Amino acid sequence: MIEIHLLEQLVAFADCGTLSGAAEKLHISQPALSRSMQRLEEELGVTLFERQRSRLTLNDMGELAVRYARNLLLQENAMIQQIREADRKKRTISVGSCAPVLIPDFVSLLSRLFEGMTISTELTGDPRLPDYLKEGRYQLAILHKKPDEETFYSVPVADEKLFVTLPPVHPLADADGLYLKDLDGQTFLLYSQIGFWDELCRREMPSARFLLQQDMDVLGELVANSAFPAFTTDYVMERSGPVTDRMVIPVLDEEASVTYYCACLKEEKARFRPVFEYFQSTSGSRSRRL
Amino acid sequence: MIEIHLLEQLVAFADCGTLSGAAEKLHISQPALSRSMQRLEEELGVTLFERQRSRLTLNDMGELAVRYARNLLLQENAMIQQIREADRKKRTISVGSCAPVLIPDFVSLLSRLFEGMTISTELTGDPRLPDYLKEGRYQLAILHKKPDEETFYSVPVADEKLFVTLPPVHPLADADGLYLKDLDGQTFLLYSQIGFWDELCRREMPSARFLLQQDMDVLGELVANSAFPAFTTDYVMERSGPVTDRMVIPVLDEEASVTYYCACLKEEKARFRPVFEYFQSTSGSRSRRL
DNA sequence: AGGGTTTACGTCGTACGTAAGTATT
DNA sequence: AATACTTACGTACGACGTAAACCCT
Repeated sequence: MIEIHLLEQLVAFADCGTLSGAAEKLHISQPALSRSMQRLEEELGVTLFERQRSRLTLNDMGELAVRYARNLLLQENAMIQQIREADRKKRTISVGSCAPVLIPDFVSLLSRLFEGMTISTELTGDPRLPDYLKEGRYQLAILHKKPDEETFYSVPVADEKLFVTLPPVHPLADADGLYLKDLDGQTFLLYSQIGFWDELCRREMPSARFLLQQDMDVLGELVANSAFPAFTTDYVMERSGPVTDRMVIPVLDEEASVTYYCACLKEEKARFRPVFEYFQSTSGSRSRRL
Repeated sequence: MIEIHLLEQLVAFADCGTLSGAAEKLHISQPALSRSMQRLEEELGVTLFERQRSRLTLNDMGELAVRYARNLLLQENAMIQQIREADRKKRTISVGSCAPVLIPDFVSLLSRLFEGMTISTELTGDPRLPDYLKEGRYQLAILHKKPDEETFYSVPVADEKLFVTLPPVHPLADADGLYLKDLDGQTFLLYSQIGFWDELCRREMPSARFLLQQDMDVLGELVANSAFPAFTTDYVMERSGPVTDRMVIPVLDEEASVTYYCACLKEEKARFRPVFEYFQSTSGSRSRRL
């Protein structure tokens, strides 16, 4: 049996070409390295070096051994990295969400239910989210449509309804309800991280222009101090308070009212049972709010 | 960096299922193994075991680590074996010969010229001997035909001429010379290790029968005390003395007179120069005898 | 109670560094 | 003289074994 550190030292020598240099790189004394190489030869039962009294060089077997050693060290490192990575993955729950609003509460729920786990969330408007869930990139997903029941297990977790907010002076400010296409061509203030809503807006209002803002608070201020139309949802208003100085008009498009589902692979249903139980126990009572 | 012996211990535990069992197998104490496994976890930064106070079992990461460790141990062993094998090969000269008679003298010549080397010889009647030489199975070959000059370097080393020996009462005993086909259908005493001659005999005398004998001395006695035709060569007679009480008749087939060549791959010509020089210096003078 | 694991402690081996020796440039 | 490797020697860290405590079946 040959220990890894001997191979590491051999490779260091191969890289430096001299014992003293390699010893320095390895932070050991040069005689120690000299003895290590002797021991390596002894354990292999093979001479690896040409000894010219004052110069040590690898012979053919030495070169061969170095190639093998390099490979083995790479393998060893790969092993360590992959075990660590697998361990890290094992203790993090990765969540993909199509909508931003649910994320904070969902994370706090998961943290409570899976103590010690790292919760990693990703917001995406990508309609392939179910595919990613299937591929293992996420263990849980928040979707705005009920996914394929053959593959996934899912429960509804919340409803959300889209509203447009207009300054009172806006020509459409008196409407009881609006379709998105009625608003096409205008310029909107829009939160930049809106997940799947993005796709809906751009599809129904291809000529509209969007002023994107990353910071929710800043966006609120802009909305308060400008005449641009903007969006909000019942969910948002319930948590952040009503919008002031604006008319809040329901969006009538069918897709503007969504039910969010929490989904996982069927095989993982048992693992995430506490999550689903939580939503089943609260469903109806608070109209599916987290 | 994780040392090999830790991985070996991990695998031993995986095989035994219990620390005490594995410790016994490894010839170390059980507490030592316990500490080793703790250190392994520490160095990986990952827990590998479920600890139920009185029972230690691998968890998922442990199983994964075991798989990687098994692989790495196999690789390490392969490395050691292959380095040793390469070293052994490096210090042995492997010779393939189509004829038995030259082998002893050739071995003694090589031993003299390449001190410290192991000489390994193999007698074969296989006509693919040049291919084997090309593939590296042999470094030198004794052939009965000059091989392809594109690939091989070769020099003639000896001549050999086939004779048939017949008891004086044999109907053909008075011939000055015979073709093999004249002898077809008879039963011969034959040395079993005759390399390429075998092929010639069976081709030219498809109906002949051969009584094979492995031991040269025993064969000689049988020849002396029976009436079966047998073969000899000038080379053999020169070294073992003439055959008594028998008529020694030249075989006239063209293939019954051969010149042996010593060959190596062109690239190896320099390495074996002393061998070729020896034959070039003695050629002619002693009619190419070793 | 017995088998299995971990913790504690004392010992021995071994791998290291320092120092000296030898050879090469 | 300087550089590079080996040999010699003393030391110190670490891995081991023994002993004991702990825990579960």
